[in-house]
Amino acid sequence: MEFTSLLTNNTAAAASLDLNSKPIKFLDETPSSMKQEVVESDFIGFRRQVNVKEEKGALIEELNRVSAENKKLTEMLTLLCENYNELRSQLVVQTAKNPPIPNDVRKRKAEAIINNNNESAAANIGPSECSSSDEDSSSKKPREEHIKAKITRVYVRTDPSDTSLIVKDGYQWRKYGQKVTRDNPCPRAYFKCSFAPSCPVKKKVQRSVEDQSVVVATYEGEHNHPNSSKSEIPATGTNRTLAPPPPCSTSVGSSGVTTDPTKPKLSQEGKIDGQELQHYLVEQMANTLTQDPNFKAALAAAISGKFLQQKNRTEKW
DNA sequence: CGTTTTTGACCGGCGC
DNA sequence: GCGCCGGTCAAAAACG
Repeated sequence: MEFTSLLTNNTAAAASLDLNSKPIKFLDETPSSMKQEVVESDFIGFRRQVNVKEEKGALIEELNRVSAENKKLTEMLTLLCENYNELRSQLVVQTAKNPPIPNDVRKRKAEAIINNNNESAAANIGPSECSSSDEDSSSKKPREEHIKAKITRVYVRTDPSDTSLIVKDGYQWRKYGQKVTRDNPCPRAYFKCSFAPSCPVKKKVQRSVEDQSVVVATYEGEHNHPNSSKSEIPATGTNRTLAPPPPCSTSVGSSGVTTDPTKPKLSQEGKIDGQELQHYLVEQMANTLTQDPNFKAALAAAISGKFLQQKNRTEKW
């Protein structure tokens, strides 16, 4: 995530809140014209002049206050962005170091060993890769199949109201089971690749415990056939935006574009993800700010200050 | 009518 | 050995 672009946006937004620059300038310009007007007035007008001066002083004071507040808010926003960026980078580092937490506690021990062995491999996937890939040493079936099934996890953000555990990735899948696991109230769906009967790839899809809007798809094995269809490209209607990286994820989620679980994500996806992530973060930032009563109050004060200036201006003309 | 989905039953691994 | 739990099977239902 490029912090600079985000910061640029935010500072631009903060700058747009700087409602005082113009009014100050405006006020600085007004005294000469006002003085002329006052000089031409009679004795009764002199009292009005005193009142206007007092009002002007109060407004300038208010403007200074709002300006200082605005500056403070800008600094806070910058600090917030910096903190966010720092935390995010730390998260990426941590998730790269620590393997994902498997669902099954018992398998955790076994997988921990595997993941430790594949730590470097998983770290090499790249920042835009939303999956953690490792090789299952087939501890469950030590018999004939010593196929080192590649396990890939893909995180997809979907509409929380969308209860169907469908992750469109360009392949045809046949659902062969569904189970409610102990550590997650959301059911886990089991899929097999139905494009080729001999294709050993299986897929497990389950909603994330932490974020119900995030669907976790776990792929096992490698397709022994090309991508089945292009019609499987996800519908644009579903909200397949970027998932904020779940704790167990090494990176952000899939954009929902055709996803080959056996291959690393295309680099162009990373570009798309970056933009979407930026959008997402900006939205999050905006939500956070709009939900902050202090920010609202400051914004209201700034806007009212602006209106006061405007009103003052129109009255003088 | 063929394909896909649903869902309860069953199996096997693992911990106690 | 028993019970728990994840994964799979397969018959029935749903769908196009």
